[in-house]
Amino acid sequence: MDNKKLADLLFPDVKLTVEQIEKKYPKRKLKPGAEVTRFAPSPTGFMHLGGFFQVLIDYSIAKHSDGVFFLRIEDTDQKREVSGASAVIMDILTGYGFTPDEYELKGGVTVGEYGPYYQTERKEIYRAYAKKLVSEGKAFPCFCKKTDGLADVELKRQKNFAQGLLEEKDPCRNLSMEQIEQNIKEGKKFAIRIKSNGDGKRKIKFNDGSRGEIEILQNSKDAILLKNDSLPTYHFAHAIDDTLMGTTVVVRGEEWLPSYPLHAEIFEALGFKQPKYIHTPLIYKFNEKGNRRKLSKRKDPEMDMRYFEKEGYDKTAVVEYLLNLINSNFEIWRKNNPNADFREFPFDGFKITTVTPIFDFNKLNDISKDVISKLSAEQCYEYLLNWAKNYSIENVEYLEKQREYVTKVLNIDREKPKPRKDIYKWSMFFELFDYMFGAPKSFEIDESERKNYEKVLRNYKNYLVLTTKEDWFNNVKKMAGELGYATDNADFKKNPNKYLGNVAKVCEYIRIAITGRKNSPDLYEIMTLLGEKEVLRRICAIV
RNA sequence: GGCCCCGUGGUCAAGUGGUUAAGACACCGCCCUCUCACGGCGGUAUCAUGGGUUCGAAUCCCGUCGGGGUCACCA
Repeated sequence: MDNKKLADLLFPDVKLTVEQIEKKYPKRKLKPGAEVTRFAPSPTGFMHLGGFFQVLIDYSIAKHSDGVFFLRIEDTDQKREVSGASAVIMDILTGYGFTPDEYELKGGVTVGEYGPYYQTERKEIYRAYAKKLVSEGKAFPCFCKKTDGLADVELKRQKNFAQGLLEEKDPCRNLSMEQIEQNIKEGKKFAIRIKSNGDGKRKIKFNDGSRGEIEILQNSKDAILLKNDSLPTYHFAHAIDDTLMGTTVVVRGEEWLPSYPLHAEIFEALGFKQPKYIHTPLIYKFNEKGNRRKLSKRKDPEMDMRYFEKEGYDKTAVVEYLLNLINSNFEIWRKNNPNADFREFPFDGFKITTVTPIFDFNKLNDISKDVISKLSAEQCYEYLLNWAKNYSIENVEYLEKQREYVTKVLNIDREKPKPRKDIYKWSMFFELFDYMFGAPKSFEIDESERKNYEKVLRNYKNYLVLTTKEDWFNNVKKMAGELGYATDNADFKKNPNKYLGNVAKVCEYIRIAITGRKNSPDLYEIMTLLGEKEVLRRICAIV
């Protein structure tokens, strides 16, 4: 077989040589130890939580080594491409503060010298390398009928499993030059497969950045390199792009672990050196049976990063939660550095989890409460307004008009040493403080308490004083005593039957009347903000 | 089915041959408190399992079990 002739037959139009290509991608001039990382999503229309997880690691590695973090869009599966998808990804990256050093906006700017950053724009590069491999006898054309879609594949697999065999070497590798010429003449489309040297028995070793040494069976499949539309598969593109673009560390999901041997063989055929790898676990959830299951696009809205924004989660909280999931050292570090930016979290000794974590909203909420409690009322207002502009438009007008009042409401139990921590997403603000913006919800008071409740309210009209917190409370206390409630907690505990209840009970009644709830922040602050007139109005509406 | 990854409380986990097996979230209780919170203190609960090696195993070795991934002209 004349491989050179075969290569020209298959790729008559490819004139670009790999030498010419490689000249355009010189080695990056970076200081020793600098790492180059990349985020390489396919544009499917959303930003995957798992992908974002990897961005955190990519960004950290690059920043802490004075390296480069770039974005490459893997749009080689044209069936799945969703328009505008890469904009969604860029929005999330920049929105969360992980703007890549190099990227390309479709129809817009390109930042960086190692582009194009869209794989479809690199088609000629892949073809040139494919031609080279064919001319060296390391790859061959395959004219078989294309298996299309998961259903086809599933069928093929089941058949193979039933027979206890897996098709390893493709029959097309034995085609004669005459047969190939005939096929080409007939206009048959072809894919390019690697001519695997593997025997399916030998093992190879490699070092995973988070799992250590892994021993795995070498590749023995004649995998597709170039599809019959001349676009590369992930495997081929990974080898070429990450080499040309100078990637030094590849962070990817653990679903890629089994294809490592294939990648090793492709790199070898191409004469390339492989980068370092870090395989990250997928993020899971429990299914109905209590087993772990992968987060799915259809069932789990939280797998799309935009979900968190929509829900009103603070971005910092989301990042901190994920950091916490990646590496529990983060939690200790955060405890010791309560006010540091999460970007300062030292990457050295970063122990990336190898366990498939379960997404835990409890923990996210807790971290979020903490983050939000540290903000000033002014910051809260800005974040809230910003969020409302995108996801709660009906509240924007009010927020803007009543800026001062809203800020004061936000400041209740805030900006003090032990701030209140009960808001974990912006949407809760409107729910939790609804009584500050309109009439309180009606509250079903228990029939047995109704009489006492109303009596307290009727009397309180004469004891309402808002001059100072002390005066306010002394008056509540005074009234409580006169109505038969305990004003001394210790005494109340000793003789609970002597009293109708304690001051706490009286406060509860007033709180219910004012807010329509049994729990709310500091009553005095609420009443002061509402104003005497409004407070009286609310009480009078009941008795 | 083959190959691979993973297995410490409900969740995230510290731990690398000798620990009363940290910590955080959640849950429960108590305390603090003028109410609601915050906070403080305490509690329930974990080394998947069997066999080795060893004076001694969560830790090393082998098997088993369980969960997950992968075996596409998808990434």
